[in-house]
Amino acid sequence: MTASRIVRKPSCRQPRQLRAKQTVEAILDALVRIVKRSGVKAVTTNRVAEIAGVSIGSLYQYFPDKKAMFVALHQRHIEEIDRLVNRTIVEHSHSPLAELIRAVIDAMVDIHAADPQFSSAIFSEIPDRPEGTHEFAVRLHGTFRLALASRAREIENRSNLDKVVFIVANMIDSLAHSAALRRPAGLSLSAAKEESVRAVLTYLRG
Amino acid sequence: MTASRIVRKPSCRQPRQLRAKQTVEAILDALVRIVKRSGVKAVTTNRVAEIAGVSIGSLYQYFPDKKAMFVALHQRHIEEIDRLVNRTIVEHSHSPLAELIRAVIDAMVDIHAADPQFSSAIFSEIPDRPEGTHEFAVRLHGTFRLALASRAREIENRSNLDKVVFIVANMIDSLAHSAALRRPAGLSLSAAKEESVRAVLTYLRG
Amino acid sequence: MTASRIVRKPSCRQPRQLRAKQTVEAILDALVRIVKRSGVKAVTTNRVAEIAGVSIGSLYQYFPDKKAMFVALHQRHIEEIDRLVNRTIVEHSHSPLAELIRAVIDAMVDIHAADPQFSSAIFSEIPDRPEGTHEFAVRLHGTFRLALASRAREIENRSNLDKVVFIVANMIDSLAHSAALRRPAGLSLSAAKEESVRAVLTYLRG
Amino acid sequence: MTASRIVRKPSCRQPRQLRAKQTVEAILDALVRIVKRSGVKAVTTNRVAEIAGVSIGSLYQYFPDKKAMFVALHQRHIEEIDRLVNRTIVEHSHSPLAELIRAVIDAMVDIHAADPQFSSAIFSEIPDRPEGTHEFAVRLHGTFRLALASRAREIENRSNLDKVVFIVANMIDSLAHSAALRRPAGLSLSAAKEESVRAVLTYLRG
DNA sequence: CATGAATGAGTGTTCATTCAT
DNA sequence: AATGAATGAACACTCATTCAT
Repeated sequence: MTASRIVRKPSCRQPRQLRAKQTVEAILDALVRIVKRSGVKAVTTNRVAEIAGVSIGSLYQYFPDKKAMFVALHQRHIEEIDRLVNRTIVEHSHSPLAELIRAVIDAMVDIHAADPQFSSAIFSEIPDRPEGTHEFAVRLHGTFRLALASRAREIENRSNLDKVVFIVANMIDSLAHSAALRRPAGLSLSAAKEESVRAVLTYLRG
Repeated sequence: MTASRIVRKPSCRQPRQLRAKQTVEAILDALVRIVKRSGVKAVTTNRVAEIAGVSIGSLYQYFPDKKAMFVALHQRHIEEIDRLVNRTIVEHSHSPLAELIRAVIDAMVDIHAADPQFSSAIFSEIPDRPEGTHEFAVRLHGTFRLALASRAREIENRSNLDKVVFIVANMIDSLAHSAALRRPAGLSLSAAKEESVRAVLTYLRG
Repeated sequence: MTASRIVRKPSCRQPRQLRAKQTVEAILDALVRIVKRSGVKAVTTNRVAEIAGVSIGSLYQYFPDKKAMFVALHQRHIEEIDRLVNRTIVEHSHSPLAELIRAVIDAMVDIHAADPQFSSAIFSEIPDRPEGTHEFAVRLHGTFRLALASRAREIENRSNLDKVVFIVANMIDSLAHSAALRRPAGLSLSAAKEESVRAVLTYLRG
Repeated sequence: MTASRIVRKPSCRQPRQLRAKQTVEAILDALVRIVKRSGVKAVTTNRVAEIAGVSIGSLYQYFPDKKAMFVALHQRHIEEIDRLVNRTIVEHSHSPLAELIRAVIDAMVDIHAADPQFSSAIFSEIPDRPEGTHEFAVRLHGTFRLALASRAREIENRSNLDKVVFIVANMIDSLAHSAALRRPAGLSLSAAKEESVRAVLTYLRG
């Protein structure tokens, strides 16, 4: 669970009770709101507490310091993406590979489009990667690995699934990101998505 | 030029003279040094000035505020990358496509490996993308466009070069970045690079 | 007793009072432990409660505020010292004066050596001396007065015992303190004690 | 000099210039004022700066943190006392020993009477004795040593001056302190001083 | 009576920026 | 132009105390 990884100091209690969990969520939501509305630089522990409707003291009961808030948010964010991708994969478990890829890219584009530079903003506050740094990569890799393994027949280079997963996970993440946020003028969103799908499929089919 | 885009206030003179340019470079070098050694959070205008061997007042003569320093550094960084990629392309203008791609990915990996998270760190300090936001994408796109145009014969989808450039630029940038920094345990650097090259070539050849 | 002055409601029964006394002692012990281990600055009402194994609410049941804790500790400390000195005096009621003085100074040195700056640390938290400020002086004065009165024959200035007690109490306290904690390099503990004894005796014998 | 020992951080400049020295003095004076008027607990870096008529930023230019302020004040205080005692000794270089002792005790009583618990208050803020901890003892010891050495003829135990200095310095300091602040009811100040002088002289004359 | 989550005023400290010299 | 002392708004974080349960 998100919350269970947050705590370090003994002075920061674990959110055992329902009420406590709600408080933690409220704090994270406030954090998201401020980041989206005014950017990371506008994040102040006091402001977060205020918008969360919590006293600053309570905030520090659950987060040992400012960074811990961002770490927790980062984890929550990753979990959301992973959940979404998983759902998409499950929903398309009987569709052709092409449609699966398209659906996943669609989902990823949606996420990035909803919060331009949100994820990178969060990430920028956690520079000295604590333990599960690659978290994101690792998680998604696992998820993609499962999806691709079940369709090995359709994949050229199936003998070396790890390499394939590395490439595909990266292509999907970065192409979706760029399609949503860094698309050059003159290239429509749907065209960008379509070509991304084509690129991934071409790669998979060798 | 780098410096020529920085200035806003009329009170901040253009670095017309050689000495001024050297000062600006010294400041930017100090900034790089601090970021690499201690992270973005350690960047202080006073510290930059000190390490640059300049008075804080002089620093403000050339940069209206802290952000301007990062914008300038960002531009210098982009220019360096672009220059490097261009050189690589020129050097391989007579090599087969595969070797060109390999050389470019090699170069990009080197850059990222030299300064883990350096570029993202810098970027995180310029959140509200001023004017030339896409700068990076745009620049590289142009460079890659030229390279690919000259080899249209070898490219499947040559009728729609813009799409191709979009995909290839993104693949190279993101795969190089991941190969250098986010590689999963068990995948060697050279293997990651090799598979990246294969992915790009497969895409180009349809 | 210490505890009996703190509590407001004297209208309770035996077992409760016993438990209350134990709680108060536990709190004071925790306070001592923190002061010795980490200094006065580390004393936090919450920390004291935690180490005492009591809820913060309970702590405030027995002590109206943080300062009250220190006042109580101060009193307990004085009582301990007084008890120790008294015991020493009783034990040496038949020894020569010189040995009595030596024994008292030994005892005082031991106390100070056991907890360097402990007493002054506690004292520093009670700046605006509440009621029994001179407590310490007064108590010890009384104790010393008794000891000296019973040996008036051996004292020069016996006609003015109050002055003598004032001087002797101060000499013993300060010399013991300095012998234990502020001894200059080159002066051994035993030498410092011996000379202190000599000083007091010389004074007493005129 | 006081100021020359203050600085540690490179970011805290030495007060080289006259203006800077005045600033440091102003800060220390403000600190004294607050301690005397409202106690150590009332000392706030911002308040000190305000009363000193300096910006908080300037305060931190000269003192790396709050404690450093107290260390500096402590040193200034010690130097003042030492200077006063020295002056007294010089002024009485031709008086009989008895008068010298009386004059020194008078001076010390005056100091303590002027600022009840001032010195202990300051000292309480510097618990983890940095290097020159014994400073006070050491300084006074030196001063007293000189005074006593020049009158060795009048001293019984002159063969072991170090022991004598240890005892005398402590007696004078503690007796003066107690005479001024902890005198029991019924003992006049002048009587306390007189008896203190007698005690010291008796000791010296063996 | 006991508990401990919640409070929030207040603290030490930083650092971008200005401006008199 | 160059300097660097001075500024002070703003921030992260603490902790004595309360009070609903």
